[in-house]
Parts: sequence; structure tokens; C-alpha cells
Amino acid sequence: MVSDSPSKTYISGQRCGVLLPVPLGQVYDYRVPEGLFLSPGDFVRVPLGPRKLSGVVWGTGQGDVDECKLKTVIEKLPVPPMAEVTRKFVDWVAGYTLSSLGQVLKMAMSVPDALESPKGVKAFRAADPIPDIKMTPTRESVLQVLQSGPPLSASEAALQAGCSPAVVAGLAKVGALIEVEQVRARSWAQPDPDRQGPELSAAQQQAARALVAKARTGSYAPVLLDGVPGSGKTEVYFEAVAEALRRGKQVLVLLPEIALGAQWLSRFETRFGARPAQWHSELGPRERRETWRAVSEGRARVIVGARSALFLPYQDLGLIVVDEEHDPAFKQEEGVIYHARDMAVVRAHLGGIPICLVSATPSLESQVNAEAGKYELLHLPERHGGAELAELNLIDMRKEKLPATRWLSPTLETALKDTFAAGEQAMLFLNRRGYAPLTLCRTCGFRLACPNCSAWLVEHRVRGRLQCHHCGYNTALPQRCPNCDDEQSFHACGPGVERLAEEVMNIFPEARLAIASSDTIQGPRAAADLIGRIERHEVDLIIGTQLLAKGYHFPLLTLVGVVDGDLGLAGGDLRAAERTYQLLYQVAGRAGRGAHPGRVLVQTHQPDHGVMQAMKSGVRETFVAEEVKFRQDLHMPPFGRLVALIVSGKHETAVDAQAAALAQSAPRYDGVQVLGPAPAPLALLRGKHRKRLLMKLQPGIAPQRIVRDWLERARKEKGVRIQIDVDPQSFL
DNA sequence: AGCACGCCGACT
DNA sequence: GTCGGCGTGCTC
Repeated sequence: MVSDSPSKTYISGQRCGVLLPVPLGQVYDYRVPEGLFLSPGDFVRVPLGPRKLSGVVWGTGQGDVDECKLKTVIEKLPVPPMAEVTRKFVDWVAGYTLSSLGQVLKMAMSVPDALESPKGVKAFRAADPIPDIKMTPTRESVLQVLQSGPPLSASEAALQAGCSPAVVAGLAKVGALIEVEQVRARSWAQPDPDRQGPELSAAQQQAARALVAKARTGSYAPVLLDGVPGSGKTEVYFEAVAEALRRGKQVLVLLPEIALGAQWLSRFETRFGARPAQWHSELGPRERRETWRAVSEGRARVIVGARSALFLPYQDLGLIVVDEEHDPAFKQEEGVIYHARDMAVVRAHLGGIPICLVSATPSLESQVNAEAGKYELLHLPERHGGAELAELNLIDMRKEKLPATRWLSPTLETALKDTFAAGEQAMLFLNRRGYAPLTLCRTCGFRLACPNCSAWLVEHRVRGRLQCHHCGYNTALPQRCPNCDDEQSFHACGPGVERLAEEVMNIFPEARLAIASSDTIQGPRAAADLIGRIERHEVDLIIGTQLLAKGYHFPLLTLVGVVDGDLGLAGGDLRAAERTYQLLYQVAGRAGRGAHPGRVLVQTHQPDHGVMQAMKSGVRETFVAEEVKFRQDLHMPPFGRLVALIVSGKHETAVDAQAAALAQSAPRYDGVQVLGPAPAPLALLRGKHRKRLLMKLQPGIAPQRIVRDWLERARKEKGVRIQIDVDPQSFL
């Protein structure tokens, strides 16, 4: 059912349809109680089975439910109604991703207790008159504080009166203090659009003017802001944010990872004089609740967040910015599977508002859209303040002839030495956590693998454990080989950041180094801490995974070494080359952002690969043109569409049977092709077997109806789950 | 998603 | 004889 317009009103005795945040896929009818007037969008509390749930009035009841089954709405909740555009967005996303309406609504109601009337804090005021009680000097001062000022919590009153909270409690007990519920609406410092921003270059000003114009007209206008690292893209889109704020609108800035937070936030604060509201997975329940309500009541004006911030209940959203729009982290891979960048464009379209996609390495999709005129292209070709892009050289590892347990070429080693000697900082990039990605037995060749996943166990020497990076299984390194029982026969194959650190420490024992991976940096605080240490030059060398690859600005960092440039190219993923290029480009962009020129060295076994040539020449166009042609020839996205069906379950036979049943009832249409079933790349994941089918559609064919019919026709196996991924990004 | 109902193993 | 395991099915 599609959400109704808000002008309708349902009165006592009528039926209304209520959508609940459970995966029901259907709106349930409820009776409107005496004296209540309900409209689409209203948040209500209703009974469902034995429990009570909060939901949203979605429209007129369908009326096909037996009168005796019908239950009555309990109450209307004291929250502003969900805006019509948000409801339309929920409808649209459910339809597009083929997930149930309720599941999508759940993302928009992610804070169940935000709907309760805000819980007051227990506070005290002086009774009037004060009863006749035993007076003491401390009691005297507590009463004086509370007679002359506003009600305070016990601890606050005690603090101001200079006594312990026990005195306050004692006074309350004898009736000299009255307990009151105090509702504290947290006031959000409002960003000020008219504060003096930093000076913009001519190119920045031009781009900013174009964006501001879009923000001013306030109609749907997708823009791709494509600018080299350090060109000041952020300051450019801040001007559009300012304009939207002047028009009294809310603004959403989507960022791929909260790790980007600290530096981004301080830039925002510099420009606007206040912090924006934040939305990410690390928020505590209380902050979450406050933020959700502040967004819903329109008090939070700028919201910066990860992909789920897209589903917040905005009152009046006037602009969306998707920064680092190419980033794979925008793809949600669990539950409702969606791409936040694509959904953000839809949200902008439904809301009739501008959207700005920002990147130094835009996704191929966005580049093609810009080329086709669907997006307006704004280009920032130069670094701000005249800093040069770092010089980049490839190191042909086929010629370096390194011993098997060394990963740094002499060229890179020399460059590190020079950098340290000059008192500058370096970063080594290796996108591999832990010590070694594979451990095998020298005697029999047995490889230590995860029992729950088809993946090798990764040695983490710091923690002395073998770990699976897919399920969290971990174990100590066994004494004997489980296969041949030989002792002490294990051999670590290949490098991870820990092993690289070991090599560097042997060569440069003096260097102060830091490892930055998701194992060493847990949460925004640890990230901010490390960033601080780098900024204060307490670190000479950062060895890191992609965690620190993007967004950061370290003026003293002049050398970036990519240890294994080919790492992302293996595996045959459709987007492997594109991703590798984006990642290497972002990493390279960390070098030489201050006054000193930077250098980038990329170690590779494939110096002739298109990605490496594009990196070397600094010219993206040739590579992009090749990639476009490659996808065109194969009718792959964005020149064709894909839908992946992942069949998973505990029993392999049931999974195979389900996959076979799907293949058998596969749709047969012109322009639609079904590939598979094939074992999914992680054929075993968290103890579940997985098979995958891939549907390829020619452009212009909508897959939703076809897939729905297909699933309805196919025989169903028990104990098996079928996940649908419309527009899969990676094939893992 | 919860939560109840329902049919087979080890225990107060 | 019960307590409780989680498989299946329903919730306006």
C-alpha cells in the first residue's frame, strides 16, 4: 500500500492503515478510537498480538479484515507526524529493494523510545510554604538555592549548596522539597551560515556560486562536484549548506565512515561556529533519542551521518550532500540492501531538492550520468593554495628481486630514509590487517582455515591469535599441524600491516611508527587520538590499511608508499579496477598537502595495467574510457542492470535444492538473462552455505516485477533464506 | 521481528 | 512424570 496524502483525516469508528516497523510487508487496519483524529503520518501506538508497538498511520484501511479481528489504536504519540515525502521515500525504497515496507520503516524509526514523551529528569523545588522541620545550616543553604533558582537535580542542588546529595534527599523525605519532572529539551547550537568563511580561490568561488544557485532555487538538481584531493571541495559545498540554512531548511551530509569525523567536524565548526548533529552507529541510546527528536522537530538543522541518516524523519530537508560518493561503504549489505548514494538521489528527487555528489574519484556511474547530462558537472582541477599534486612513480617489483620475506623495495626504503632525514612524515599503505593473511604447514602444505567460512585464518601476532575476518572466529596458533601432526611446522605467508611494521622496525629502529587498522583504531575516539599524534609530529611513519586512506590532511606527510598496488586487482570483481584506482588515488592524495611537495611510490607487479598507467600519468580519462568500453561491451552496469539472489542456509543440500529450483523457474524474457547458480565467493559464511544467482537485464527493464514473479513461482525449501540485492556492487 | 504454540530429550 | 529445546506460523 502506498502512503496516502496527509490531508485525509480518520475519525472515530473509521479504519485506518497503520504501518509497523516489523517485516510484515503490509499495512494493518486499526479502528480509530473515540475522540481521536488521525492523519497519514501520525505516529501511533497499537496492539499487535500480545505486544504493543509504535507505528505510523499510512493511509485508509483496506477494509478487507474481519471486524472481529480489528483492534483499536491505543493513542496518538506526541511527535510531529512523519512528513509525506519521508513516507513516499519509505514506499519507494521498499519497492525498489524488494524488501518489506515494515523493514524499511524500521530504519526510519530506529529509535523506538524516541517516540515516548521525553523522559524528565528527577528534580527538586522548595516546598511553599516550607513545613516546620529541623533546620541545619546545610539544609538552609539547599533551600535557599532551590527557592531562588530553577528546580535542580539532587546532585546539582547539592553541588551548588556545598553539601552532599544526602541532605537533599533528606529534605525531600520530610516534605521540604517537592519532586518535579523536568523536561530538558536540549538546545542545539545553531550553525551560523553568515559567519565569515575561509577565502575561496577563483575556481572554488565559481563552483560555489553554481551550487548556491541550486540551493537557492530549491528544486531537484543533481550535481557532481569532481575535484582533485586538496582542491577545497568541502569549503565549496559548505556554501551551498549555508544557503540552504539561510532559507530555513535542514541539510543532510552523508559521509562514508565516521572515521572521517574529527577533521571534518572541526572544518565545519570553523565555517559555521557550531557543530552539526551527528548520526552514526556509535551514538549512545540517549544521544540517539535526542538527535532523532531534534531532527523530527526541525531543531537539528545540519545532520552529518553515515548512510542510515538518510532515513531520519526530516521536517524540511532542503539539501543533500554525499561526500566521497564513490565509497563502497555507502552500500548497505545486510537487512534492507541499498546503496545510500543512489537512494539519496531518489530522496532528493522525491523532495524536489538539490543534491551534491562529491568526490576526487567519482564512481563510473556518476561520471556516466554527468556525461549524459543527468548530473551537472562542477570541476575543481587544481589544489587550493597552489600546492602541487604529488609526483608519482611506479616500482616494478618484477625487477626488484626481493627475498620472500621482504616487502619493501630498496627504492622505497631509500625514499623512507630521505623522508625521515628531512624531518618529514611517511605513510605505508597495505590493505591487509594482521601479521600474515595465510598460515600453512611446511611439512604437508595444510592451510589453516576458518571452520565457519571459506576463508583462511589471519594471524594477528600482537594478540597471539588466528582470526577469521568474516565471522569473528579466533583461536590460538596450534602447537601441531591438525593434518600431519608435525610440530612447529607453521609458516606465515605474505604480509599484513603488523609484519610490515616488523620489517620497518628492523630497518629503521629509530622511527616512531603507528599502525592504523580497524584492529588498532576502534571507534572515533581512537581515530581522533592517532590523528592528533600525527598532527603533533609524534609519529614518523604510519602503516595503515584503507582506514587512513581518505579525507585526512597531514601537512608534514610527504611520502606515501603503496606496498602492494595490485592487491585489489585480483579476484575478477567487476569493479576491481575502478575500486583499486579510487583507493590508490585517495591514498596518493595524502602526500604533500602542506608546503612541502609530496612523493608517491607504488610497488606493482603489473606496471602496464590501466590502473597503474592512469596513476603514473595522472590522467584519468584514458582509464575511464577503457573501463566504460569494457562495461558497455559486456552490458554491465551502468550499461545494463544486475540483481543478485543469494541463497543461504545451514544445510548444503537444501541450499542447493533451492538454488536449482530458482534456476529452473528463472524468467525467460528478451533482454533478461539468469546466470548461475554458482557458489558465492564465500561459499561458507558464518556457518551458512551460500549459492548465488545473477540476473542481468538490458537497460530500461525494471527488475522488481520480474523478480517478484520469479520468487512466487519457485518452489520453496525450508530452512533457506533468499536475499535480494538489486544493483549488487561487489560480487562477494 | 517477537511471541506463542507444539512436539520430542534429560532432569528436579 | 515435568522443563525446555527451537521449528513453524501468525500478528489488523
